[in-house]
Amino acid sequence: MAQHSHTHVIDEDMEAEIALRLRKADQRFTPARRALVAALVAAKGPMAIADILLVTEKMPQSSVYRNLTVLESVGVVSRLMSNDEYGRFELSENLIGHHHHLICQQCGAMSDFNIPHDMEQQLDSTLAQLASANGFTLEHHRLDIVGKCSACK
Amino acid sequence: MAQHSHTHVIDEDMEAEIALRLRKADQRFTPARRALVAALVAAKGPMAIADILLVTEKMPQSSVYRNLTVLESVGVVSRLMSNDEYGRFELSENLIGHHHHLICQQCGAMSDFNIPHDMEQQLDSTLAQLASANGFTLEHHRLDIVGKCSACK
DNA sequence: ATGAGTGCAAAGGCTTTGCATTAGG
DNA sequence: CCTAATGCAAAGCCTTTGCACTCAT
Repeated sequence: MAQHSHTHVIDEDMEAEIALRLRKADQRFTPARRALVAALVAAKGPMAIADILLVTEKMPQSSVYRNLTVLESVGVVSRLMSNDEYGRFELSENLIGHHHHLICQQCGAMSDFNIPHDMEQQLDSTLAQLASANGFTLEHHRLDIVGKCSACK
Repeated sequence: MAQHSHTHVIDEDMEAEIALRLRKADQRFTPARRALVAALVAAKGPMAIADILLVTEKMPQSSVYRNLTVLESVGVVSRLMSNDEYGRFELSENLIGHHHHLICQQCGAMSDFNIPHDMEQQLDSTLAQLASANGFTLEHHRLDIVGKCSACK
């Protein structure tokens, strides 16, 4: 499992793993997809489409959307929602590690953070019990801090 | 603070409190708004617009949207996002109490649950520290269980 | 009477899709 | 060659807005 920090580490292992997952689905690791992965690797949190378009200037919106959908379908990226209605994308947790998000309720931006291991484990076991008590099959949990980022306050 | 259970308790205090908040904003507690509040009170979790329209059959979509916006602006309801891109509405936590959500990743439905008080407090203090350590002003937190509801599995 | 509330329809804005063209294996 | 991938434009879909009408104070 990759270690998580403020920006993500792009290493050959990850590169190879991504290529493998695409290949398994008969998909290619094209320049456009590399650019998208690179953008997400460089980010310190999930990116909105608008953010991505700023970084991948030449790429048409439809290509961004379609390639992110492909990358999501092969488990390379995850699509998640912030407080606003725009979808955001990040590298899958199985590539960059489990983490949580700071959500700015003003601008909707998300950035990553971690909680202590012991609290994470305590949370996991408690939530597992609560899920089954509610007839729910737990897949994972989501813990966000909602507030104002330094830029917005 | 109201006690939270599977469905919410509609009592006169809450009724009066809602009326008060509307009045303060020069807004009226109209039949349409009462119907919306009633729908949310009866629900066991946040409702999507589609859900609300099923319950408030005669109400035009625009009235649903507009009245929910008003109710949100006076702090009676909260708008939040599930895993899908459709906004969901629930009564504000200051009316029904702090709680968390089970999110079905298949149908997007949300239902409420609670965690033990001591864990909640532990979480609160840890997140407060982490927020400030990240230059963030913590407003509140969000903890969801993501998985499959009994209907979808 | 005066401003809030309502209803219908049209407009917005993000996202998806169709289709013809290009390119990689 | 053959299928995936791309690009542009058009269509979709939830949500918001404009505007005239109604209603409560």
